[in-house]
Amino acid sequence: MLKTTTIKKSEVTRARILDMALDLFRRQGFDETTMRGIATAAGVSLGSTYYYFESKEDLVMAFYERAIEEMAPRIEAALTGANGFEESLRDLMAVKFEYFKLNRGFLGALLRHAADPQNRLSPFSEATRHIRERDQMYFARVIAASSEVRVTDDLRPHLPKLLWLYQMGLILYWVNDRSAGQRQTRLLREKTLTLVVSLLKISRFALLKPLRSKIVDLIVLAEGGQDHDAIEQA
Amino acid sequence: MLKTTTIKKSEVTRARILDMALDLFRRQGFDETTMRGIATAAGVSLGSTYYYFESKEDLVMAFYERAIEEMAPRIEAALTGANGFEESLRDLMAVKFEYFKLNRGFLGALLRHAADPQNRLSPFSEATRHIRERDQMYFARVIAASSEVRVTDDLRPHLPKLLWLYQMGLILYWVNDRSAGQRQTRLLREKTLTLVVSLLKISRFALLKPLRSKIVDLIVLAEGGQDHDAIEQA
DNA sequence: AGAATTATTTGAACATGTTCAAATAATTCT
DNA sequence: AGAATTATTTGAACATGTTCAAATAATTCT
Repeated sequence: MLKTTTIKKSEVTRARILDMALDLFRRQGFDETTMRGIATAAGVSLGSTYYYFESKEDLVMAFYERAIEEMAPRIEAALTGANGFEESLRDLMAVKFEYFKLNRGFLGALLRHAADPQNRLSPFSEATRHIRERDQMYFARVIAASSEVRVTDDLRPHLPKLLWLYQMGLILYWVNDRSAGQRQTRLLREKTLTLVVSLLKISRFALLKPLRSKIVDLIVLAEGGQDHDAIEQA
Repeated sequence: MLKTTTIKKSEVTRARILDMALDLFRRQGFDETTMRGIATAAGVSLGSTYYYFESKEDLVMAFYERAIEEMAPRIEAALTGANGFEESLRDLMAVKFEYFKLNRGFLGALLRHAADPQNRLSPFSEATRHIRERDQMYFARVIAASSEVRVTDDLRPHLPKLLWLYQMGLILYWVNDRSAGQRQTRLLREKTLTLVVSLLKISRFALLKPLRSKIVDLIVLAEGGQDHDAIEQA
């Protein structure tokens, strides 16, 4: 019992630090929030903050982790509730936009590192691989469940990654979208979704076989580089 | 004469600081190079470094400026020497890869901010707008000079931006490409170039009109957001 | 229970980008 | 030329992320 109490206590402290950190990040932005400010808000010393979180970035990773946990049931509900490929895809992505709505500014502060796979916070980093792969599985499920949109065998294995990439593009556009209420992104989401579905539908046409093959080759080539890196690094 | 001497002296100092900075950036990386190290290498005080350059980032901006100046004549030569659309495009991009070859690691340190248009160093920032636009003009010239690849009126005005974006994608892939000698990027460059040219050629087909229209709409929408931002900011 | 070990907390110290007031050097004005 | 102004240089000081040794608290071992 003593043990559990202690573990609980430190977990409470950890959670308090994280909560305060996220609150400050949201309210005053990532850069404007100092580790000292977080420590003070959480009622601990600066050193304690570093005892629980390796770095400021680490607090963000914890936010990511929390986000995927909290979104999981909502995504399940969305996938269950939606009818057809397009709607499933739309609803799946809508969960993310909805969830991150309150953290949009803060999310933007993180995604500025998106183009740097070396940065832990990048959605393309090794550190976020498990999140990325978990997320791509949702897309795989949407594809697997669909009877209308059936793509050819050569393209199918790449589709989850491609759709995830498409989603990342939208999110990246969104966090940087300064139009009122992000209506620009709203429009883009709707229009690109239609286009993506159309493209997938026509991707089966025999006439497009040569083009499709070239594209698949490119995907393999581009991904190959990434995978190769990962293997080299490991 | 006194005036010119003085101006020269300060310009020499400025150049020395920049040279030392770039040298250190290349040799030990951007993050590993300190402003104090730069000052010492240049034989001035820390304060002087800040007298000439607003910030560490500013040194990078100066590198960009120098790069476009030095690449300009090489690009002219490439555009003059190349035959046809594909070759012009290939050679135009080759100048950049060739020029940045020695600075690849360092360039990577800058392009990690690529996804953040708020960051001055991002190729999408306000601060780099003039560089971006100047670069896009080269693409416009390639397009204008081509008689083989003629795209429809609706697409044409967007082509310089699109091709520039394509180039940025390749460069971004390149700086993060850890394959030996970046052969991965080498392959991607060749294969995507062929594909791009093919796509542009078939983009004229009447059958593809509806699809093309949708895509152009999307481009306008996505760009519209950017332009709107720029106007709001100004 | 008391010793040994492990977990947690603390604040000082460090590294580094940046700012700033003061000093010095150069230039311009009269 | 000498005063006034402007340009350049300097190093101390600051802010902030991070490290670290020492202190304290909790837990485990015997």
